Amino acid sequence: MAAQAKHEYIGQRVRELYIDNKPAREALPTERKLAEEFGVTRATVRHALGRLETDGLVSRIQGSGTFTMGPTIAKSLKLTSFSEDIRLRGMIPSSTLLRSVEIPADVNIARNLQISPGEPIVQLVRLQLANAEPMCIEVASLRAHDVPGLLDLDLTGSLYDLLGERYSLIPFRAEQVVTATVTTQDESTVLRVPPFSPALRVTRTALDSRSRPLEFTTTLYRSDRYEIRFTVRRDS
Amino acid sequence: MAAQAKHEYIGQRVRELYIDNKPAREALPTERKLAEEFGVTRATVRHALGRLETDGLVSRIQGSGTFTMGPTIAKSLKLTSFSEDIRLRGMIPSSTLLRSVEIPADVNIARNLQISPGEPIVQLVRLQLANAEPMCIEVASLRAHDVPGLLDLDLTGSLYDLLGERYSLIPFRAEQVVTATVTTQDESTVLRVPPFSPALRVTRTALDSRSRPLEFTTTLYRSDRYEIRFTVRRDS
DNA sequence: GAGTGGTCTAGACCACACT
DNA sequence: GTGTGGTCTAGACCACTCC
Repeated sequence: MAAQAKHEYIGQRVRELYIDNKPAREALPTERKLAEEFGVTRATVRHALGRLETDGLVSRIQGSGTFTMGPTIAKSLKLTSFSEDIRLRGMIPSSTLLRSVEIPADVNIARNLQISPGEPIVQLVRLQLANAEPMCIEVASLRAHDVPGLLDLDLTGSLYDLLGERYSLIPFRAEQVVTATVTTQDESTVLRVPPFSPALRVTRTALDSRSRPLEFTTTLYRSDRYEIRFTVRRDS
Repeated sequence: MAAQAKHEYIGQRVRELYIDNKPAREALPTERKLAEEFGVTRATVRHALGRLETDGLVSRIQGSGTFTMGPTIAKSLKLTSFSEDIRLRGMIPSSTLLRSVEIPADVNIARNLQISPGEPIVQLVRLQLANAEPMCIEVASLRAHDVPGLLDLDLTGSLYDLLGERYSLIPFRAEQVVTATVTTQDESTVLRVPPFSPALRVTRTALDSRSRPLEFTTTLYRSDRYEIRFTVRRDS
């Protein structure tokens, strides 16, 4: 089991050998050399390099070569939980459960979860912290039928881990919307910022590989501590 | 000339024939059928479908088939100019030049353009409109040596078109940072919003294919009219 | 079991960069 | 010209889904 595809293995090894801890603009071995080194065809090497390219780790220039991008601050966007996100930023995540209830879905949540208004949902409101400092308030809503017994579990860790391990719900992609807002009095108190501070509001609908909505989350980030970084490309 | 790769052509045709104006979850022909239909090998079809998949137009499920995603609101992020962005949102872009000057670079701009502080830059401040309504204030800075004579041109259109056509400067990727803020008095007047309204601040460093910085831009968006939408994926 | 997408091989030729 | 990445062919087998 867990047989790893060659292109995945090659991607990891190339990363270890030629990318990690290297300065930017360093040339990698040519595709033909890598193919020989790993005993595969060039197509397989290209598959691996293609992945590294879309991940923003290398840049390929026709006629010239493949080059490291250096420790770019901004990776391309991935679907991550708060815990993973914060760890990637080099901080320690933790969490306080502010509320956990089963309630009927309102119109907005029902639309995003593709259920009927009034159907039962489980809603978790958590204060997420990074290095023990408040970072954001997260309101997560899930179909109650998808997650029986969720409210009895420890909800201060990674929600995605829980969904995968206990309910076999694996998020595959998510649609996100980012807007700017200011905090209310209540939100300010919880986040420990002055009232009406600027904040980023991110709403996310997480879907499984069949495009079925698993989770609808609204997150309110302190804008003095959190920013969204990403790389955009012209073609790719 | 302008010879088009087969996989590009196939991607376009497949889109026209099987994706555009179709509901979500419609099955496409199998890869083998498409290969036959277009007279190419399966590898070429897969190349085309892979592109459509990362563009968020189709979803591929092993053992099952390839399916339309339907008219997803949020495409994955692309590097676009304001004009392109607004047109994609179905509105008509226009622009007012508020200021255009050649000045010495301050520390922040110099760092982002990878030049020394004090070196000459050209700076354009533009009010960007969508359907004749103010949408954002854009402050673009470029190395003065890269764009001789830029200040004498018509600067109300697409800056990227101008850079490409007149100076052969082609942005390839950009690093973007999104934060939340509130508008100042001056900004509020120009954007025609109440003072201290929430706003999205997007800073962008555009780079060419060799990772040389071409442009550093700070854009302040009205948050009542503008939101950032995108899709994130777990793997890909 | 039949059919789908996923991986991989072993070649070939093309487009482009560098010298 | 030489060497690079980009495209493409013609096959094969594997992993998975669905009936």
